[in-house]
Amino acid sequence: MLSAMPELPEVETVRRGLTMAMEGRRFAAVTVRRPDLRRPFPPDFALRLTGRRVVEVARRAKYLTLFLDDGWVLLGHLGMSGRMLVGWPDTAPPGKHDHVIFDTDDGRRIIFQDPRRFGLMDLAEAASLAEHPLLKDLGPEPLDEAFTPAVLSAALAGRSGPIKTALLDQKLVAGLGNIYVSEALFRAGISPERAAASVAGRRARRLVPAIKAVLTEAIAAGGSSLRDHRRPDGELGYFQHAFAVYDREGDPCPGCDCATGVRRIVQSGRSTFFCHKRQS
DNA sequence: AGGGAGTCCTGCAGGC
DNA sequence: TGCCTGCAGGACTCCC
Repeated sequence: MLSAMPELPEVETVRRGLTMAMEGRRFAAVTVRRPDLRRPFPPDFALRLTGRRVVEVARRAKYLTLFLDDGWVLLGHLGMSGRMLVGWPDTAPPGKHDHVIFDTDDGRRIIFQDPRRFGLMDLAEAASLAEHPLLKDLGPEPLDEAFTPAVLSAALAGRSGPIKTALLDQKLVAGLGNIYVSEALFRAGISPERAAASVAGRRARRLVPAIKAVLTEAIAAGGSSLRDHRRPDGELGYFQHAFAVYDREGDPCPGCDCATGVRRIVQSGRSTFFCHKRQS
């Protein structure tokens, strides 16, 4: 069983969990145990957070944005193995991948754990958050009403590469990753190898709702399993989700009775899963 | 400018 | 049993 990587639905699920644990709370203590993540923490990171109140826990694409009471924002990315563990302090020694420990003023402890250290945390001014280097080039939120078939096909015009690769580009639409791209293309009946620019008109009108549905259903699945995470040692943000094609090479296609079943190919060094008959 | 390859990092699966 | 290799992923940098 493959655990879900943090794409938009997983980050959204983490956001909802952190809202319950952190919103309205002050940081009583912040400890950085390992500063060398994907990019260095800003100077005095822990000091600047200590005593601050979390006004709102929000999200932009795969980034968590914690708005603080001093006009600054704690920006976080889970990379591909990042987790937020919500619980209470205990006597167990910290794990080797527990990189940041947040203690709130009501006694909770939130641990940012990231074995592969592809995640990051930064501080940004709320007033200019959209201009932050990590956020300024991000495309539209896929679940936003502004993300329409017309917007998507306009962004795809002139792209000669395959649609699969284009959808992974966060400048085009922000929040999809390798798993949900395969799932959305399967649902839309569009081949991952199709030229990106040819996804327009009818195909774009199928793809956009497929993206929204796949993400919405995954969020709903994460949100419902979140209720099981009330335990003190509960881990936020991951859920078992049955994918239609992802990591199912050789399985029967869930949408037709073709002989080949789910196929796996590699595009730009990344696995793609699809049904050759159902998707064109 | 678009697109591809290489890079970071660790855990895990598979082969022998 | 244990070692060794390869693979997984997000997103940046460095080419062409």
